[in-house]
Formats: sequence, structure tokens, C-alpha cells
Amino acid sequence: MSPQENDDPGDSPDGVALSELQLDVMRVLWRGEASVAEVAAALAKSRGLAHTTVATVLTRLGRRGVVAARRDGRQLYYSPTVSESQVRRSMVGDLIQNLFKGDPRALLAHLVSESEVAPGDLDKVQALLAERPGKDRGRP
Amino acid sequence: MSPQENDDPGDSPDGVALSELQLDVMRVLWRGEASVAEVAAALAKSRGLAHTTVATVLTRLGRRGVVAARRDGRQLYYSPTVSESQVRRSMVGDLIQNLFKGDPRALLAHLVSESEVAPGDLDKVQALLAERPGKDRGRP
DNA sequence: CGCTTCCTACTACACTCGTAGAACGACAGG
DNA sequence: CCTGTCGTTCTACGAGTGTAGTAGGAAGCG
Repeated sequence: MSPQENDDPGDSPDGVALSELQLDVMRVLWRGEASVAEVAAALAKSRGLAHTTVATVLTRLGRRGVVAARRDGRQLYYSPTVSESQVRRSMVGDLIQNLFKGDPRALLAHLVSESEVAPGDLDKVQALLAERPGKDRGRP
Repeated sequence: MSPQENDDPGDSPDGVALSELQLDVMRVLWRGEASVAEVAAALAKSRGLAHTTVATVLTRLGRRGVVAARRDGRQLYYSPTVSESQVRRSMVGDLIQNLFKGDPRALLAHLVSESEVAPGDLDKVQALLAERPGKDRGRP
């Protein structure tokens, strides 16, 4: 039986909330397509996961449509179908929604009051973004 | 120092991650102690939850130690044992950790690049925070 | 050719969450 | 006093997650 015969590719999942482990896995894939073994190897230092655990996680991510699998021989190569910034958008959006009544400024205020960012930081950030133009903002 | 550091299930939750529903419930409690019925009533418009569902949620929150129950007659009155900003701290911290490699500035950058905040906002926020001094920041 | 190795697919288990019905005990109205 | 009502507690179930073992097939080694 095929691993994931996705009739419902669900190709652009707009609500993408990923767990910590799932993010760790995705982060590997965002560096480029990888097999189960490669992902497992990449996570070996931080987490001592069994090979099959990684496989399970990837399969489940595949079922949710956030990764796609390509078969080469008997190996499966996975690649993300969602970008990191897409996930960030989604998850930060959720957080703002749930914790800050949907007001991004409230999050900002939190960051400042928690001394996580300093007044000057926004300018710096802005400067950086200015000199490094559009990365990826695409939405079909 | 901590008022009491108890290890048994029910005290000093430092890593507080709450789900959407749980946050909705907490938000009611943060407005003041409330009974199950009152919480259910407060959430009635937004969610049509059965009375017992609310009770279950509150019980589970109690087991996790994020709310405390006081019995009056046969009714239970719940109040939070964690502050809203405590939860925000924890959850925003998690997000930064998981999604932005632990760098709060990266979150800031995301907010800016997603046009969620404008360059002027930080100043405004800062001004607000300056004129409204520290609320609650406790941490040994 | 047969055995070992490497993969994937399936199955499993303990937890949490959302959701709610069923059971049970206390209190109040008749 | 009896019974209905209300609120708590118990039990349940489906879904998702973290974690991993087992089964089965292909590939390579000797």
C-alpha cells in the first residue's frame, strides 16, 4: 500500500500549528529535502529518537499535508510544502489572537515590558529589512 | 521568595501553556473568581459548551495547578493561581524558543516584516509603558 | 543462493484535550 | 417527608502527539 496516496493533497494548509518536535523536524527539511535517516541523524544530538519515531512523525506530517514525500528506491525523501515563514505567520497569528485579543501591538508591548526588546531594536530591525528586500511573501 | 513551593500536583506551575479553550476560561477567571455556572455563562455566547464540559476543563486546570477551587456550599468557586502576564510570558517565551531560536528580536522582525507593527509603534508602546509603571514582575 | 541489513508500513500505548452523558448527593418546594 | 433540581464527580470517546516495537520486503554480502 502506498504510504500516502493523498487524494486530498490539502496543499496549502492555512492553519499550520506545529508542535516542538514537529518544528524540529521541519527545520531540518527547510534546509533541504531529506530522508528519514537524514532527519533522524540531524536530530540525533538534540533528541535521541528512534528511527521509527522519526518516520512516524514524518508520515503524520505527510497526512496533514505539510510535507510531501518522494520515493527513490525504497527510501522516502521528504520536503516541506509549507515555508517557515508561513508557519511563523500562522503560529504567531494564533498567539496574537489567543493571547493578545488579536492586537499585534499588544505583543509588542509585552516584548518591551519584558525587556525582550529594547527601544532601539525596532529601528535596527527595520533597517535590516529595508536593505534586504522581500524574501518570500507569496500567497495565492 | 515563593510563598510555598510544593511539588505535588497543584502548585507552582512555571511552564504554563494553555490551549485556546483553556485561555478563554482563564480569561473569565482573571476578571475575578467564578463558579462553573458563571464561567459557562460567560462563554455561552462564544461557545455553546455544556455545563459539564466547563466543569471538566476547570477540574483539569485545577489538577494542573493553574486554578484553585474554593467550595461554598455545593458550589465551587475557581480563581487563577497564575496571572495573565505569567501565562503570556511563558507562552510567548515558548514561541520565541521554538520558532525564533530563542531570539526575541527575530519575533520583532517577523512582526515588522508582516506589517503587523509599524516603526512608530515601539515608541508609542514605550511611552505607554513609561507612564504606567510596573505592574507585576516577580521572579527570583 | 541464502543470510543480514536497511527501509517503510502497521500497530500500540500512554497522555492531553474537547466534549459531554450518567451517576450521585444535597437542598428546597410542596 | 418526598421528590425534583442543581451542581459535582466519574466515565467515555475520538483525535492528536510522543514514542517505539514488530512485520515484511528489497538490497547487498559472502
